[in-house]
Amino acid sequence: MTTTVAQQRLLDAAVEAFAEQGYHGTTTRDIASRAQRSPAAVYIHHESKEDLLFAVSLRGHQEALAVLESAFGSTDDPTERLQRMVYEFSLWHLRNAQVGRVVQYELRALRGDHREAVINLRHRFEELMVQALRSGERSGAFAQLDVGAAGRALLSLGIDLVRWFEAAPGRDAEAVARANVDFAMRIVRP
Amino acid sequence: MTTTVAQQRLLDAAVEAFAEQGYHGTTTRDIASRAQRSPAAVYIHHESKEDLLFAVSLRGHQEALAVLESAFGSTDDPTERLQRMVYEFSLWHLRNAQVGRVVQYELRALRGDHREAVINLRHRFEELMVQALRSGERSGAFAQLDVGAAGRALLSLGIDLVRWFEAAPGRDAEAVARANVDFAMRIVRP
DNA sequence: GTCTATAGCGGGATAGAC
DNA sequence: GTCTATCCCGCTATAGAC
Repeated sequence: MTTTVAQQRLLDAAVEAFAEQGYHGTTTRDIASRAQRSPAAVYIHHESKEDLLFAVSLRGHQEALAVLESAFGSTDDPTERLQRMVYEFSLWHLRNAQVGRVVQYELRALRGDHREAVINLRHRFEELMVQALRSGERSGAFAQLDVGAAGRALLSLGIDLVRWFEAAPGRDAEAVARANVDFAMRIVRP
Repeated sequence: MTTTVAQQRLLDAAVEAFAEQGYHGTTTRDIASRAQRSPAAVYIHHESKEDLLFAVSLRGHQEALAVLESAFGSTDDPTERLQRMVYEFSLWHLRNAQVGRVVQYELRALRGDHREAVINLRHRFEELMVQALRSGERSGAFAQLDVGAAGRALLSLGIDLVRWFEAAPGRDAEAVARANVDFAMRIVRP
């Protein structure tokens, strides 16, 4: 199950096009042309345009989730853990703003099973944040919080980066991620 | 310049359709049908589909901006002021999640002058937040912050509500807005 | 100001050669 | 696996009657 060059080019082209123009604003001809392939080439590896979006969206969700899971599991110290989670989650959205925009903005375009599969993955992001916040509460490192609301707020700080970061040239991604860590710590401190 | 019933119905229908399906995913036939009009009726009050999006987007931006300006001007006390700004800005996005989603997600679909006009309005949101944060810094009510980054973070807390709130039935809008005020105060406190 | 009817074209997807 | 050529549907927008 290796990914061929042609497959990868099509996926990359789709990410670029969907991020710039949205799913419905993108033609399969445009994707093919960005990948330097014929219009028919899109259908060699994907059943339909929607199927291609699913491939992009699923990979994006899995990648972002892997980053968050890895940060979650990297230490037992609640403060260190939450800092790493916010930092890595934010940085992923900064460094992968195009995929991130497709992941966040094009959910509606997914049909039936595809949408369900992705929504199921999305629950996991909140769960991880809530767990991280609870462990800090218990240890006394964090204040008593509405962990659901606080978890969503911390995710929002990361997710909403895809809205503006790409259009703000010259801004340093690491610095933005560190700022989010700072804000997160301020939110949870007792 | 009164808005006729037919005009309002078309605008409402457009908001609903664009929010659910996105601009490019919506047909003018769908908008007409939701407004219980013929497909041609869309073109009586608007030159094109894009022109209709512009009408929706411009009104939405103006409304949200009016809410933020009003909160900004409602008091001189920095803490009270920032609380009102975050509360009202969050509440507007919660109570107008459909318009809010069009405003936030469909910017790309606006062409030329239309996009520029809206982007100009958007700068004002950040400016207001930065001003509010600066005055709190000066008075000693707030910590020394990167006011640009903090302003964007506070806006993110409000804006990202349109992504998930509508799909979370039974959740109380005022409570969510109050939670955002709480997080904002935690971020800025010395 | 609203309708019915339709022009005209762009886009998703496929056929069939190589 | 990739191409060229094309089907055919559905969409934006308009014409013209009322």
